Amino acid sequence: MPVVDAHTEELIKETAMRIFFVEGRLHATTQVIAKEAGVNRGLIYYYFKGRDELFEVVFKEAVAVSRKRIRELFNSKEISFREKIREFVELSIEQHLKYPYREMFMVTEINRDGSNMSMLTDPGGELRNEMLHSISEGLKEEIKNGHVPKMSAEQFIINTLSLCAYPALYKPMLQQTIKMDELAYLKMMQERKQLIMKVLFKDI
Amino acid sequence: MPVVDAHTEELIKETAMRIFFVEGRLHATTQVIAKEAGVNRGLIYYYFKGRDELFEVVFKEAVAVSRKRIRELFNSKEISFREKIREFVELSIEQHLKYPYREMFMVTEINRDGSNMSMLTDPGGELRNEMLHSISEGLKEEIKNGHVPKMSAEQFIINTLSLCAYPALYKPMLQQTIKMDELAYLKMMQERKQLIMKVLFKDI
DNA sequence: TTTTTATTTAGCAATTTTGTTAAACAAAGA
DNA sequence: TCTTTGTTTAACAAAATTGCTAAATAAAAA
Repeated sequence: MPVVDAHTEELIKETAMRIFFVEGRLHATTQVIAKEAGVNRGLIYYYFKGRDELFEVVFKEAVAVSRKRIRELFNSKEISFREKIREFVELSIEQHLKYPYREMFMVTEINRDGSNMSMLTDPGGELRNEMLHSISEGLKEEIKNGHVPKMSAEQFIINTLSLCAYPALYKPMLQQTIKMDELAYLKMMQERKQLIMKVLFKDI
Repeated sequence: MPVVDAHTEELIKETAMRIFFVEGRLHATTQVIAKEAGVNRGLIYYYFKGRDELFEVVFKEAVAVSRKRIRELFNSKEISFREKIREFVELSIEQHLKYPYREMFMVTEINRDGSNMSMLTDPGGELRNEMLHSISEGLKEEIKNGHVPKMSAEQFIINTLSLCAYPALYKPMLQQTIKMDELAYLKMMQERKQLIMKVLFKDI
Protein backbone atom coordinates (compact mmCIF):
# COMPACT_ATOMS: atom_id res chain seq x y z
CA MET A 1 0.00 0.00 0.00
CA PRO A 2 1.50 3.39 -0.93
CA VAL A 3 2.05 5.34 2.26
CA VAL A 4 4.95 7.66 1.43
CA ASP A 5 4.44 11.21 2.59
CA ALA A 6 0.68 10.85 2.66
CA HIS A 7 -1.40 13.29 4.55
CA THR A 8 -2.44 12.02 7.93
CA GLU A 9 -6.03 11.20 7.06
CA GLU A 10 -4.93 9.22 4.03
CA LEU A 11 -2.15 7.60 6.06
CA ILE A 12 -4.59 6.34 8.66
CA LYS A 13 -6.98 5.04 6.06
CA GLU A 14 -4.29 3.23 4.13
CA THR A 15 -2.73 1.75 7.23
CA ALA A 16 -6.13 0.42 8.22
CA MET A 17 -6.52 -1.02 4.76
CA ARG A 18 -3.13 -2.65 4.88
CA ILE A 19 -3.89 -4.24 8.25
CA PHE A 20 -7.32 -5.45 7.19
CA PHE A 21 -6.91 -6.22 3.51
CA VAL A 22 -3.30 -7.28 3.29
CA GLU A 23 -2.49 -8.78 6.67
CA GLY A 24 -5.96 -10.09 7.41
CA ARG A 25 -5.90 -8.93 11.03
CA LEU A 26 -9.62 -8.39 11.11
CA HIS A 27 -9.74 -7.81 14.89
CA ALA A 28 -7.39 -4.83 14.80
CA THR A 29 -8.21 -1.99 17.23
CA THR A 30 -7.76 1.76 16.89
CA GLN A 31 -4.71 1.36 19.13
CA VAL A 32 -3.02 -0.95 16.68
CA ILE A 33 -3.99 1.05 13.61
CA ALA A 34 -2.71 4.31 15.09
CA LYS A 35 0.50 2.70 16.30
CA GLU A 36 1.26 1.11 12.95
CA ALA A 37 0.48 4.35 11.17
CA GLY A 38 2.85 6.07 13.59
CA VAL A 39 0.29 8.65 14.63
CA ASN A 40 -1.49 9.54 17.82
CA ARG A 41 -4.67 7.57 18.32
CA GLY A 42 -6.63 10.75 18.83
CA LEU A 43 -6.17 11.57 15.17
CA ILE A 44 -8.53 8.79 14.27
CA TYR A 45 -11.18 10.74 16.15
CA TYR A 46 -10.07 13.99 14.59
CA TYR A 47 -10.23 12.87 10.97
CA PHE A 48 -12.96 10.29 11.41
CA LYS A 49 -15.67 10.66 13.96
CA GLY A 50 -14.50 7.44 15.53
CA ARG A 51 -13.73 3.82 14.98
CA ASP A 52 -17.03 3.08 13.25
CA GLU A 53 -16.63 5.82 10.68
CA LEU A 54 -13.09 4.72 9.86
CA PHE A 55 -14.40 1.21 9.34
CA GLU A 56 -17.21 2.53 7.21
CA VAL A 57 -14.88 4.55 5.00
CA VAL A 58 -12.62 1.55 4.54
CA PHE A 59 -15.62 -0.64 3.87
CA LYS A 60 -17.01 1.75 1.29
CA GLU A 61 -13.67 1.83 -0.47
CA ALA A 62 -13.77 -1.95 -0.67
CA VAL A 63 -17.31 -1.91 -2.03
CA ALA A 64 -16.30 0.65 -4.63
CA VAL A 65 -13.38 -1.46 -5.80
CA SER A 66 -15.51 -4.57 -5.89
CA ARG A 67 -18.20 -2.81 -7.94
CA LYS A 68 -15.64 -1.27 -10.23
CA ARG A 69 -14.13 -4.67 -10.93
CA ILE A 70 -17.49 -6.22 -11.68
CA ARG A 71 -18.38 -3.30 -13.94
CA GLU A 72 -15.07 -3.58 -15.75
CA LEU A 73 -15.74 -7.22 -16.34
CA PHE A 74 -19.14 -6.70 -17.81
CA ASN A 75 -19.23 -3.28 -19.36
CA SER A 76 -17.80 -4.65 -22.50
CA LYS A 77 -15.08 -3.06 -24.41
CA GLU A 78 -14.86 -4.41 -27.91
CA ILE A 79 -13.12 -7.63 -27.05
CA SER A 80 -14.44 -11.15 -27.06
CA PHE A 81 -16.17 -12.70 -24.09
CA ARG A 82 -13.23 -14.98 -23.57
CA GLU A 83 -10.68 -12.19 -23.64
CA LYS A 84 -12.85 -10.25 -21.22
CA ILE A 85 -12.68 -13.16 -18.79
CA ARG A 86 -8.94 -13.55 -19.30
CA GLU A 87 -8.40 -9.91 -18.49
CA PHE A 88 -10.61 -10.17 -15.45
CA VAL A 89 -8.80 -13.24 -14.16
CA GLU A 90 -5.39 -11.63 -14.51
CA LEU A 91 -6.48 -8.42 -12.86
CA SER A 92 -8.27 -10.36 -10.19
CA ILE A 93 -5.28 -12.50 -9.30
CA GLU A 94 -3.10 -9.40 -9.08
CA GLN A 95 -5.66 -7.73 -6.84
CA HIS A 96 -6.06 -10.75 -4.59
CA LEU A 97 -2.31 -11.01 -4.25
CA LYS A 98 -2.18 -7.39 -3.18
CA TYR A 99 -5.27 -7.36 -0.97
CA PRO A 100 -6.14 -10.96 -0.20
CA TYR A 101 -8.50 -10.22 2.67
CA ARG A 102 -10.49 -7.34 1.23
CA GLU A 103 -13.58 -9.41 0.63
CA MET A 104 -13.21 -11.23 3.91
CA PHE A 105 -13.15 -7.90 5.71
CA MET A 106 -16.40 -7.04 4.03
CA VAL A 107 -17.99 -10.34 4.95
CA THR A 108 -16.96 -10.21 8.59
CA GLU A 109 -18.16 -6.63 8.83
CA ILE A 110 -21.49 -7.59 7.31
CA ASN A 111 -21.76 -10.42 9.83
CA ARG A 112 -20.83 -8.15 12.70
CA ASP A 113 -23.37 -7.65 15.45
CA GLY A 114 -24.66 -4.12 15.14
CA SER A 115 -23.60 -3.66 11.54
CA ASN A 116 -25.57 -1.55 9.14
CA MET A 117 -23.85 -2.17 5.88
CA SER A 118 -26.80 -1.19 3.75
CA MET A 119 -24.57 0.70 1.34
CA LEU A 120 -23.88 -2.67 -0.21
CA THR A 121 -27.33 -3.25 -1.57
CA ASP A 122 -27.72 -2.55 -5.23
CA PRO A 123 -30.71 -0.15 -5.41
CA GLY A 124 -32.87 -1.65 -8.13
CA GLY A 125 -30.80 -4.70 -8.86
CA GLU A 126 -29.22 -2.66 -11.67
CA LEU A 127 -25.75 -4.07 -11.17
CA ARG A 128 -27.18 -7.57 -11.17
CA ASN A 129 -29.08 -7.13 -14.40
CA GLU A 130 -26.28 -5.30 -16.12
CA MET A 131 -23.90 -8.04 -15.10
CA LEU A 132 -25.96 -11.05 -16.03
CA HIS A 133 -27.20 -9.54 -19.27
CA SER A 134 -23.75 -8.61 -20.42
CA ILE A 135 -22.30 -12.04 -19.77
CA SER A 136 -25.12 -14.31 -20.85
CA GLU A 137 -24.74 -13.99 -24.62
CA GLY A 138 -21.04 -14.74 -24.70
CA LEU A 139 -21.49 -17.56 -22.26
CA LYS A 140 -24.37 -19.10 -24.22
CA GLU A 141 -22.22 -19.10 -27.32
CA GLU A 142 -19.38 -20.87 -25.49
CA ILE A 143 -21.80 -23.43 -24.09
CA LYS A 144 -23.30 -24.05 -27.51
CA ASN A 145 -19.82 -24.68 -28.89
CA GLY A 146 -19.20 -27.16 -26.10
CA HIS A 147 -16.33 -25.14 -24.66
CA VAL A 148 -18.04 -24.50 -21.35
CA PRO A 149 -20.34 -26.95 -19.54
CA LYS A 150 -24.00 -25.91 -19.42
CA MET A 151 -24.46 -23.52 -16.54
CA SER A 152 -26.12 -20.26 -15.52
CA ALA A 153 -24.29 -16.96 -15.72
CA GLU A 154 -24.35 -16.84 -11.92
CA GLN A 155 -22.54 -20.15 -11.67
CA PHE A 156 -19.96 -19.09 -14.21
CA ILE A 157 -19.26 -15.90 -12.31
CA ILE A 158 -19.03 -17.74 -9.01
CA ASN A 159 -16.60 -20.25 -10.52
CA THR A 160 -14.40 -17.46 -11.81
CA LEU A 161 -14.44 -15.53 -8.55
CA SER A 162 -13.78 -18.69 -6.52
CA LEU A 163 -10.78 -19.80 -8.53
CA CYS A 164 -9.21 -16.34 -8.26
CA ALA A 165 -10.06 -15.37 -4.70
CA TYR A 166 -9.91 -18.47 -2.57
CA PRO A 167 -6.22 -19.32 -2.97
CA ALA A 168 -5.40 -15.88 -1.57
CA LEU A 169 -7.53 -16.46 1.50
CA TYR A 170 -6.17 -19.93 1.89
CA LYS A 171 -2.55 -18.81 1.82
CA PRO A 172 -1.90 -19.11 5.57
CA MET A 173 -3.33 -22.62 5.52
CA LEU A 174 -1.17 -23.65 2.61
CA GLN A 175 1.88 -22.26 4.34
CA GLN A 176 1.11 -23.88 7.68
CA THR A 177 -0.27 -27.24 6.60
CA ILE A 178 1.73 -28.16 3.55
CA LYS A 179 4.67 -25.85 4.22
CA MET A 180 4.40 -23.98 0.99
CA ASP A 181 6.90 -21.13 1.13
CA GLU A 182 6.46 -17.58 -0.14
CA LEU A 183 8.19 -18.20 -3.45
CA ALA A 184 6.29 -21.37 -4.23
CA TYR A 185 3.08 -19.58 -3.36
CA LEU A 186 3.75 -16.68 -5.71
CA LYS A 187 4.79 -19.03 -8.48
CA MET A 188 1.60 -21.00 -7.98
CA MET A 189 -0.54 -17.87 -8.13
CA GLN A 190 1.12 -16.69 -11.33
CA GLU A 191 0.59 -20.06 -12.92
CA ARG A 192 -3.07 -19.83 -12.02
CA LYS A 193 -3.66 -16.98 -14.44
CA GLN A 194 -3.27 -19.39 -17.33
CA LEU A 195 -4.60 -22.38 -15.50
CA ILE A 196 -7.92 -20.83 -14.51
CA MET A 197 -8.64 -20.09 -18.16
CA LYS A 198 -7.96 -23.73 -19.00
CA VAL A 199 -10.32 -24.82 -16.28
CA LEU A 200 -13.07 -22.42 -17.32
CA PHE A 201 -12.78 -23.16 -21.03
CA LYS A 202 -12.45 -26.78 -22.08
CA ASP A 203 -10.75 -26.10 -25.39
CA ILE A 204 -7.69 -24.23 -24.16
CA MET B 1 -25.21 -27.80 15.43
CA PRO B 2 -26.62 -30.41 17.83
CA VAL B 3 -27.15 -28.80 21.21
CA VAL B 4 -29.96 -30.84 22.75
CA ASP B 5 -29.42 -31.65 26.41
CA ALA B 6 -25.69 -31.29 26.09
CA HIS B 7 -23.61 -30.90 29.17
CA THR B 8 -22.57 -27.36 29.83
CA GLU B 9 -19.01 -27.66 28.58
CA GLU B 10 -20.21 -29.15 25.31
CA LEU B 11 -22.98 -26.57 25.09
CA ILE B 12 -20.53 -23.71 25.36
CA LYS B 13 -18.20 -25.23 22.81
CA GLU B 14 -20.94 -25.87 20.31
CA THR B 15 -22.48 -22.46 20.77
CA ALA B 16 -19.09 -20.92 20.09
CA MET B 17 -18.77 -23.07 17.02
CA ARG B 18 -22.19 -22.06 15.76
CA ILE B 19 -21.42 -18.37 16.23
CA PHE B 20 -18.02 -18.63 14.56
CA PHE B 21 -18.48 -21.34 11.93
CA VAL B 22 -22.13 -20.92 10.99
CA GLU B 23 -22.91 -17.27 11.56
CA GLY B 24 -19.46 -15.96 10.78
CA ARG B 25 -19.42 -13.54 13.71
CA LEU B 26 -15.69 -13.78 14.11
CA HIS B 27 -15.47 -10.93 16.63
CA ALA B 28 -17.80 -12.57 19.16
CA THR B 29 -16.87 -12.05 22.83
CA THR B 30 -17.28 -14.35 25.83
CA GLN B 31 -20.30 -12.21 26.77
CA VAL B 32 -22.07 -13.03 23.56
CA ILE B 33 -21.13 -16.70 23.57
CA ALA B 34 -22.33 -17.20 27.15
CA LYS B 35 -25.53 -15.29 26.54
CA GLU B 36 -26.39 -17.26 23.41
CA ALA B 37 -25.59 -20.50 25.16
CA GLY B 38 -27.88 -19.38 27.97
CA VAL B 39 -25.25 -19.89 30.64
CA ASN B 40 -23.42 -17.69 33.07
CA ARG B 41 -20.27 -16.22 31.57
CA GLY B 42 -18.24 -17.51 34.51
CA LEU B 43 -18.74 -21.03 33.25
CA ILE B 44 -16.45 -20.31 30.34
CA TYR B 45 -13.73 -19.76 32.90
CA TYR B 46 -14.79 -22.84 34.86
CA TYR B 47 -14.70 -25.28 31.96
CA PHE B 48 -12.03 -23.52 29.92
CA LYS B 49 -9.24 -21.56 31.54
CA GLY B 50 -10.43 -18.52 29.65
CA ARG B 51 -11.31 -17.08 26.33
CA ASP B 52 -8.07 -18.17 24.70
CA GLU B 53 -8.45 -21.81 25.67
CA LEU B 54 -12.02 -21.88 24.40
CA PHE B 55 -10.80 -20.46 21.11
CA GLU B 56 -8.00 -22.99 21.02
CA VAL B 57 -10.35 -25.91 21.63
CA VAL B 58 -12.66 -24.69 18.89
CA PHE B 59 -9.73 -24.11 16.59
CA LYS B 60 -8.33 -27.59 17.20
CA GLU B 61 -11.70 -29.09 16.43
CA ALA B 62 -11.67 -27.23 13.12
CA VAL B 63 -8.16 -28.43 12.34
CA ALA B 64 -9.17 -31.98 13.14
CA VAL B 65 -12.16 -31.80 10.80
CA SER B 66 -10.05 -30.24 8.07
CA ARG B 67 -7.36 -32.91 8.38
CA LYS B 68 -9.94 -35.67 8.53
CA ARG B 69 -11.52 -34.43 5.30
CA ILE B 70 -8.18 -34.25 3.52
CA ARG B 71 -7.28 -37.72 4.76
CA GLU B 72 -10.60 -39.08 3.62
CA LEU B 73 -10.01 -37.62 0.23
CA PHE B 74 -6.61 -39.14 -0.20
CA ASN B 75 -6.49 -42.30 1.87
CA SER B 76 -7.98 -44.17 -0.97
CA LYS B 77 -10.74 -46.59 -0.60
CA GLU B 78 -10.99 -48.80 -3.63
CA ILE B 79 -12.76 -46.35 -5.85
CA SER B 80 -11.50 -44.49 -8.86
CA PHE B 81 -9.74 -41.15 -8.58
CA ARG B 82 -12.69 -39.45 -10.18
CA GLU B 83 -15.21 -40.99 -7.81
CA LYS B 84 -13.00 -40.03 -4.92
CA ILE B 85 -13.13 -36.44 -6.06
CA ARG B 86 -16.87 -36.60 -6.60
CA GLU B 87 -17.38 -37.88 -3.07
CA PHE B 88 -15.12 -35.20 -1.69
CA VAL B 89 -16.95 -32.44 -3.56
CA GLU B 90 -20.35 -33.57 -2.33
CA LEU B 91 -19.19 -33.92 1.24
CA SER B 92 -17.39 -30.63 1.01
CA ILE B 93 -20.40 -28.71 -0.27
CA GLU B 94 -22.53 -30.18 2.51
CA GLN B 95 -19.92 -29.22 5.08
CA HIS B 96 -19.54 -25.71 3.75
CA LEU B 97 -23.29 -25.24 3.78
CA LYS B 98 -23.37 -26.29 7.41
CA TYR B 99 -20.24 -24.47 8.56
CA PRO B 100 -19.41 -21.87 5.93
CA TYR B 101 -16.98 -19.88 8.07
CA ARG B 102 -14.99 -22.67 9.67
CA GLU B 103 -11.95 -22.08 7.54
CA MET B 104 -12.29 -18.32 7.77
CA PHE B 105 -12.27 -18.61 11.55
CA MET B 106 -9.03 -20.53 11.29
CA VAL B 107 -7.47 -18.00 8.96
CA THR B 108 -8.42 -14.97 11.04
CA GLU B 109 -7.17 -16.70 14.17
CA ILE B 110 -3.87 -17.52 12.46
CA ASN B 111 -3.60 -13.88 11.44
CA ARG B 112 -4.44 -12.68 14.93
CA ASP B 113 -1.81 -10.69 16.75
CA GLY B 114 -0.45 -12.86 19.51
CA SER B 115 -1.61 -16.12 18.02
CA ASN B 116 0.35 -19.30 18.47
CA MET B 117 -1.44 -21.67 16.21
CA SER B 118 1.46 -24.04 15.86
CA MET B 119 -0.84 -27.03 16.20
CA LEU B 120 -1.58 -26.53 12.54
CA THR B 121 1.83 -27.46 11.30
CA ASP B 122 2.15 -30.93 9.96
CA PRO B 123 5.13 -32.39 11.86
CA GLY B 124 7.26 -33.93 9.09
CA GLY B 125 5.18 -32.84 6.15
CA GLU B 126 3.54 -36.26 6.35
CA LEU B 127 0.09 -35.01 5.49
CA ARG B 128 1.51 -33.17 2.53
CA ASN B 129 3.35 -36.14 1.13
CA GLU B 130 0.53 -38.55 1.78
CA MET B 131 -1.84 -36.17 0.06
CA LEU B 132 0.19 -35.38 -3.02
CA HIS B 133 1.39 -38.91 -3.49
CA SER B 134 -2.09 -40.33 -3.30
CA ILE B 135 -3.52 -37.93 -5.82
CA SER B 136 -0.74 -37.64 -8.35
CA GLU B 137 -1.17 -40.99 -10.09
CA GLY B 138 -4.89 -40.62 -10.71
CA LEU B 139 -4.42 -37.05 -11.79
CA LYS B 140 -1.59 -37.91 -14.18
CA GLU B 141 -3.79 -40.49 -15.79
CA GLU B 142 -6.61 -37.98 -16.27
CA ILE B 143 -4.20 -35.44 -17.71
CA LYS B 144 -2.76 -38.02 -20.10
CA ASN B 145 -6.28 -38.80 -21.30
CA GLY B 146 -6.86 -35.09 -21.87
CA HIS B 147 -9.69 -34.93 -19.36
CA VAL B 148 -7.91 -32.52 -17.07
CA PRO B 149 -5.61 -29.69 -18.19
CA LYS B 150 -1.96 -30.19 -17.34
CA MET B 151 -1.40 -29.05 -13.76
CA SER B 152 0.31 -29.97 -10.51
CA ALA B 153 -1.52 -31.89 -7.80
CA GLU B 154 -1.39 -28.76 -5.64
CA GLN B 155 -3.21 -26.74 -8.28
CA PHE B 156 -5.83 -29.42 -8.71
CA ILE B 157 -6.49 -29.55 -4.97
CA ILE B 158 -6.67 -25.78 -4.74
CA ASN B 159 -9.14 -25.67 -7.63
CA THR B 160 -11.33 -28.23 -5.94
CA LEU B 161 -11.23 -26.52 -2.57
CA SER B 162 -11.88 -23.11 -4.12
CA LEU B 163 -14.93 -24.17 -6.09
CA CYS B 164 -16.46 -25.79 -3.02
CA ALA B 165 -15.54 -23.34 -0.29
CA TYR B 166 -15.69 -19.87 -1.74
CA PRO B 167 -19.39 -19.71 -2.60
CA ALA B 168 -20.15 -20.37 1.06
CA LEU B 169 -17.97 -17.50 2.17
CA TYR B 170 -19.37 -15.28 -0.52
CA LYS B 171 -22.99 -15.90 0.47
CA PRO B 172 -23.55 -12.57 2.26
CA MET B 173 -22.17 -10.74 -0.76
CA LEU B 174 -24.41 -12.60 -3.18
CA GLN B 175 -27.40 -11.85 -0.98
CA GLN B 176 -26.57 -8.20 -0.57
CA THR B 177 -25.25 -7.30 -4.01
CA ILE B 178 -27.32 -9.36 -6.40
CA LYS B 179 -30.23 -10.04 -4.03
CA MET B 180 -29.99 -13.79 -4.22
CA ASP B 181 -32.46 -15.17 -1.69
CA GLU B 182 -31.99 -18.16 0.59
CA LEU B 183 -33.80 -20.59 -1.67
CA ALA B 184 -31.94 -19.56 -4.80
CA TYR B 185 -28.69 -19.83 -2.88
CA LEU B 186 -29.38 -23.35 -1.70
CA LYS B 187 -30.48 -24.43 -5.15
CA MET B 188 -27.32 -22.96 -6.60
CA MET B 189 -25.15 -24.79 -4.10
CA GLN B 190 -26.85 -28.12 -4.77
CA GLU B 191 -26.37 -27.63 -8.50
CA ARG B 192 -22.71 -27.04 -7.87
CA LYS B 193 -22.11 -30.63 -6.77
CA GLN B 194 -22.58 -31.76 -10.36
CA LEU B 195 -21.24 -28.60 -11.91
CA ILE B 196 -17.89 -28.63 -10.14
CA MET B 197 -17.23 -32.11 -11.49
CA LYS B 198 -17.96 -30.85 -14.98
CA VAL B 199 -15.55 -28.00 -14.47
CA LEU B 200 -12.79 -30.19 -13.06
CA PHE B 201 -13.15 -32.92 -15.70
CA LYS B 202 -13.54 -31.85 -19.29
CA ASP B 203 -15.30 -34.97 -20.47
CA ILE B 204 -18.34 -34.92 -18.18
C1' DT C 1 5.24 39.91 14.15
C1' DT C 2 0.80 38.75 15.77
C1' DT C 3 -3.31 36.44 15.18
C1' DT C 4 -5.90 32.89 13.64
C1' DT C 5 -6.62 28.37 12.21
C1' DA C 6 -5.46 23.64 11.72
C1' DT C 7 -3.19 19.76 13.54
C1' DT C 8 -1.28 16.96 17.08
C1' DT C 9 -0.57 15.32 21.69
C1' DA C 10 -1.43 13.63 26.30
C1' DG C 11 -4.50 12.42 29.51
C1' DC C 12 -8.83 11.12 31.44
C1' DA C 13 -13.67 9.32 31.62
C1' DA C 14 -16.85 5.82 29.99
C1' DT C 15 -17.54 1.51 28.27
C1' DT C 16 -16.53 -3.04 27.20
C1' DT C 17 -14.28 -7.18 27.90
C1' DT C 18 -11.75 -10.29 30.39
C1' DG C 19 -10.33 -12.71 34.43
C1' DT C 20 -11.05 -13.98 39.46
C1' DT C 21 -13.35 -15.13 43.68
C1' DA C 22 -16.45 -16.17 47.23
C1' DA C 23 -20.74 -17.68 48.13
C1' DA C 24 -24.98 -20.27 46.77
C1' DC C 25 -26.79 -24.31 45.11
C1' DA C 26 -27.32 -29.16 43.69
C1' DA C 27 -26.15 -33.89 43.36
C1' DA C 28 -24.01 -37.97 45.15
C1' DG C 29 -21.97 -40.75 48.65
C1' DA C 30 -20.98 -41.95 53.45
C1' DT D 1 -28.72 -36.88 57.81
C1' DC D 2 -24.33 -34.72 56.96
C1' DT D 3 -20.52 -34.16 54.17
C1' DT D 4 -18.20 -33.85 50.17
C1' DT D 5 -17.77 -32.75 45.61
C1' DG D 6 -18.99 -30.58 41.56
C1' DT D 7 -21.55 -26.83 39.35
C1' DT D 8 -23.52 -22.33 38.97
C1' DT D 9 -24.19 -17.58 40.13
C1' DA D 10 -23.28 -12.80 41.15
C1' DA D 11 -20.24 -9.44 42.19
C1' DC D 12 -16.04 -7.34 41.64
C1' DA D 13 -11.19 -6.28 40.04
C1' DA D 14 -8.14 -5.71 36.17
C1' DA D 15 -7.23 -4.80 31.62
C1' DA D 16 -8.24 -3.20 27.23
C1' DT D 17 -10.67 -0.21 24.22
C1' DT D 18 -13.18 3.52 22.89
C1' DG D 19 -14.57 8.26 22.98
C1' DC D 20 -13.63 12.87 24.26
C1' DT D 21 -11.31 17.26 25.64
C1' DA D 22 -8.18 20.71 26.80
C1' DA D 23 -3.74 22.12 26.11
C1' DA D 24 0.41 22.23 23.11
C1' DT D 25 2.29 22.73 18.75
C1' DA D 26 2.71 23.91 13.97
C1' DA D 27 1.19 26.20 9.95
C1' DA D 28 -1.06 29.88 7.58
C1' DA D 29 -2.98 34.36 7.24
C1' DA D 30 -3.21 39.07 8.49
